[in-house]
Amino acid sequence: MMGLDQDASSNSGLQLILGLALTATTTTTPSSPPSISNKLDHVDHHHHLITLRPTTKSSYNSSEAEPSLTLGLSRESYLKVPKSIIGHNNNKVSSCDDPLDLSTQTNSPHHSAVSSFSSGRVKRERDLSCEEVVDAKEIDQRDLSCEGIIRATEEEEDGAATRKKLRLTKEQSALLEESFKQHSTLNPKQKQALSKQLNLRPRQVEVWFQNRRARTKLKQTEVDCEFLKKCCETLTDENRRLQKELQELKALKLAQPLYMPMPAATLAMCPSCERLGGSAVNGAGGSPKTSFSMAPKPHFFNPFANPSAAC
DNA sequence: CGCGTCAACAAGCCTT
DNA sequence: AAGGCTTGTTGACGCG
Repeated sequence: MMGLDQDASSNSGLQLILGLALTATTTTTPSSPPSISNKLDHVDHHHHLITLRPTTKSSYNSSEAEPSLTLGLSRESYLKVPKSIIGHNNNKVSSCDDPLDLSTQTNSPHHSAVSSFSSGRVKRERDLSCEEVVDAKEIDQRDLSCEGIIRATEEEEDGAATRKKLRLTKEQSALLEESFKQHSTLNPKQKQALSKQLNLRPRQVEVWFQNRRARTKLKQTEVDCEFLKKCCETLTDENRRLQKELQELKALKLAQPLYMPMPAATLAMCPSCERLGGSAVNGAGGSPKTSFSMAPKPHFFNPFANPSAAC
């Protein structure tokens, strides 16, 4: 039999077939929030482990429920943020009466609440900052300047180069999601348009889409994994049941006189594929193979389009 | 662009 | 209530 004896083999089987199943078993939309029921409780990226267990907790949802944005910085955090970056488009900070408050330099009226702290220490951000700033300035007239970037760089030198993190507003997220639904990748024009619309730098939009794609894929993998686990369980049960049935048939066969025609009442019918079990009819006495193995019809849904291992 | 990873951050839980 | 710890989310980066 196609060994579904399984605990050992099923794992590797899952790994082997997951890729195929990804396209075949999709049940969620790419835009589903990560809080759906089959979510993984923990994905250990460092050890490439996925732990499956039910969970009710979802900080996604809870963050969705956030009033608006938590970008208000503590004084310490604020002080660590390169000034230019704060000035870039983190308008929430404007409520702060800290002397470092640069909000008066930055706000455009429609910037509601956020956002972009960029990594203070990250090379690319620094390297491209002036270029991108110019870009952004053209796009949305934000008050950005290379001067600010330079000041940021100076500030980084004193060691407080911690990566601060932007939180998108609900409006920004919604728009990005909407856009993602329409096309999961962006051409340069779309990227520009979106970044303009969102008051984000094109790079931020690009990164958001990259992350979104990756996480959608991960989510789908999780769902598929869950589905395959269920399939595996079902197959294991089925296999167990059929093995038992086979044993019973063998026992029955031994109890029957060798050439005596089997009364109809004693013919076992495979409950799944609804074929008569007729090893006695086939006459090959002692063969472990039953006629069930020739059944053409898989008796439960199989995502891999293979006939049931049991039949 | 995908992938792996880092790190900031929020929220929940627990202890004091 | 406050503070620490844990866990999940997500913006961002480097590499291939």
